[in-house]
Amino acid sequence: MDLISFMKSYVDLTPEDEIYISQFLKVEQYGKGDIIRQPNTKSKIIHFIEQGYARNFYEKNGKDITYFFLKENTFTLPVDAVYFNDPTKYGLQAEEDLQLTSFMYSDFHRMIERVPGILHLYEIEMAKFIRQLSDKYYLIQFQPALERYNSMLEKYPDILLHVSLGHIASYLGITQETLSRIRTK
Amino acid sequence: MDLISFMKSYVDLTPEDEIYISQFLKVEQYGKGDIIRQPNTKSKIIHFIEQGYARNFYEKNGKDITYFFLKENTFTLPVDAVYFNDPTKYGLQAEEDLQLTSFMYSDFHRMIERVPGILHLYEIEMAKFIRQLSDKYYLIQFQPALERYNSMLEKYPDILLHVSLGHIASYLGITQETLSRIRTK
DNA sequence: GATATCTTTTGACCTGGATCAAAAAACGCT
DNA sequence: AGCGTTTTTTGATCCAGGTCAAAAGATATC
Repeated sequence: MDLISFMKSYVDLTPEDEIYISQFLKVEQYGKGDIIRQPNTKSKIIHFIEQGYARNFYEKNGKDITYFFLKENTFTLPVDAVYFNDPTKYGLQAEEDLQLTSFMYSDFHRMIERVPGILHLYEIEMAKFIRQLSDKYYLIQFQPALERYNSMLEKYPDILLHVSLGHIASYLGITQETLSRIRTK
Repeated sequence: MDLISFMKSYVDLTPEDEIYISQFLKVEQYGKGDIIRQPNTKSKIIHFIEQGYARNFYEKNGKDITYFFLKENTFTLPVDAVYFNDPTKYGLQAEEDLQLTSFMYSDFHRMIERVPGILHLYEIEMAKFIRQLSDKYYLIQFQPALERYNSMLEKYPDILLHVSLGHIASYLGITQETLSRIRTK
């Protein structure tokens, strides 16, 4: 779904609103494995994923670790950079061929000034993100590896179809080898 | 700091605005250990902590686990209940004598209608929360126990002064015994 | 200020999952 | 189809931190 249609499922937009908003948006295509945003940058760009899966990742002791998976119809932005002007440690990478709409956070606030309802949409999207982050946290705080994997199977079975097992392992806070052993059961 | 003063540090409020907002607010006092919200409820109340420290907690296999610490001048609300009408697993408890201001999420939106700037304040508070949650997540995804504790010492030394070690251990995703052993170094 | 309760520390033991290494399988690419 | 690259599996070893149990220290209560 494109961003304008997504917005229209929450708030009414006049044709003029659409034109106004569109001027700030840039539709982009990426291929599997492409880096959309490098880690440790201060980019203040918001991405809306229209098609395909992506992930946030960071590097720790030379290891690539997945922080979050992003599916279609979700927003992603580097909170550290946008709100606190600090570099984010999280990069953004396409897990498969990807189409997304990008826009500056500052322009986003112009859209909100014109169509205040968008801020409410944004509030709900932030709430969704917090919820997912909380669930994720709950998962790794005290659950053994098997339960982490089962819980993921149950909650996000779609992700398994779009990303490699190595990425899932680090997302779950376990090694690839452990994940492999768990899966043979 | 009381909530009205806190708001005024972000947005301008006329005396009439203050009166309007105040009608929705309830100031409450709690003693150390008091449960402010039980786990598994659908409460849609937002709390603003004016004085003292609190924590979110949940129960897992008969064990009490700390999910988050809350300090003065922060908001806390059960995201699952407020935004998705699901019960939250997280309860809210006073770590020490506490003063807080409570209000309904629905009334909060009335305040925003009257003073739209409050939504921007709220946006920033949500961003702060996401950031803390991300940091927390980073901490436990692959860090060994010692680094978790050191990182906490560095980032939130104040919390150590207000809560018991058992609560800190579960917050860090380790056992009390391990924390104790780490600290003797 | 003695007793009950809660919190923290110490000790002994054990296990889940990490690490290192290498084989096997899957996936491009020309 | 065949060859290089990446991903996944399998095997052997090891250790950080969990578990259980009990002592020692704090705190609160009458």
